[in-house]
Amino acid sequence: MTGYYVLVDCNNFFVSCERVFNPSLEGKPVVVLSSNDGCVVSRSEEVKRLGVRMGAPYFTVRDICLRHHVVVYSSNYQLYGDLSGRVMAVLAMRNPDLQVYSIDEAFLWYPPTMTPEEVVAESIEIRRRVMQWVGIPTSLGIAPTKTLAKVATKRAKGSTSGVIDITSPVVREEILRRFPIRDVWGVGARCEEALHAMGIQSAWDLCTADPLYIRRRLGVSGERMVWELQGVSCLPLEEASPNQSMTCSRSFGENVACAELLGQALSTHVASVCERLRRQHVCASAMSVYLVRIPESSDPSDASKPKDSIDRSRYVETTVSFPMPTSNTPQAIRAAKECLSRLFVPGQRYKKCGVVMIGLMPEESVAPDLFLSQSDDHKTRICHKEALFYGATGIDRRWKARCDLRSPRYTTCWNELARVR
DNA sequence: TCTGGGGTCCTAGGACCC
DNA sequence: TCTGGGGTCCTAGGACCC
Repeated sequence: MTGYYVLVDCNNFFVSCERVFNPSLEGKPVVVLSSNDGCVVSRSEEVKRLGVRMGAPYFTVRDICLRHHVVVYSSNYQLYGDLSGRVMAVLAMRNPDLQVYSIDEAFLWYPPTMTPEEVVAESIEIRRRVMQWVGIPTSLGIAPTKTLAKVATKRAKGSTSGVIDITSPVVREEILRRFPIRDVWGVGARCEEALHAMGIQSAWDLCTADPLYIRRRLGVSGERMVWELQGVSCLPLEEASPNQSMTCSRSFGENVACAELLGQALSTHVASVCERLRRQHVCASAMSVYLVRIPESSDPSDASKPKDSIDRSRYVETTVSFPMPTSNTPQAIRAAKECLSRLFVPGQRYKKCGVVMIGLMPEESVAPDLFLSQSDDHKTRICHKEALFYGATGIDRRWKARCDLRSPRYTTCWNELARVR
């Protein structure tokens, strides 16, 4: 598909959300932590300049944060999700050819009948409106492919206008030559290593490599990167597609060795994921339940492991199929407890648990009479999170994650609304 | 002492079939 | 007694993304 891809990327999104409701944070160093206050997931420019890395475990940067009076927040996903929806609504109003790519990014597509100047003008207008109507600063990159739009957006960060157009091949070469290979969309740690071994250091090196050679070394995703960098679009705008799986998992605030508490945590995760299933009008055919044991005290291999690799030796999992695809909370809780009894080892301590709903299908494709005959279904529908929760999810909640530093849920919680004095 | 959570896609290998 | 080649489907694991 020829034409223009425009990537709209919210700057330091979570930090910017906090600033919308607390303007005094403007110009101050701010970070937002992941759930359980584990690591840094969003940093203001001031914090980036202090050398605090994305994803750094909080305890490793706490000192520097204290020293520089960094304002620290726990994650407030309800707030971020709500503001994300507002940003996307502004974009959709401007251009219905949009793909929401993540909580803080969306691709827009414009037809080749437009001139680059027109697309730039439109991008500047979009940026202005998102700022004025939602209060979130953005960066926009314009290019003939999604991968190049990613490059452009990265360059747009920190530029004065916030909009960069790299449709011209001359401008593009100039930028790609100075663009590290690791920053190309789709190049992770392993891929970077392989590319370096081939003598490829910059995005330009990859752009000018032989696609077939790259395919043999890196598979189809590698080949696609080459074409995309050359300006040949291989990744079209995607329709919003229903999820293939849905999961809910949390690390515990403190380690758990008690089957009952594990059951409560799992029940809470099941209730939450079932609510999401129903909201999206889908049912799950099966469910996986897993527990993660705490690491042994002396495990030297730890540091060398890539972050995303799952250590199977600490991870136990079991799967159940439902007789009929379902989104019914009580039924899923019963199944989860059954799974737990299979997995649980007395005396073993655990640090995390989770559920994964798989084989998702639309509600209407599940035989409707059977669906309605589920006696608990009505109860399920009136169950509102926090107002009325399942007994199985427990009262004491000792397993709950830490989030001591969370800001108020200004937009989604009645008793946490912003007050004007 | 303390290192998140929720996803997708691709590939290799095994089981099975003809 | 001998033991091909090609296809499909499924799954686990790896890699990557934000």
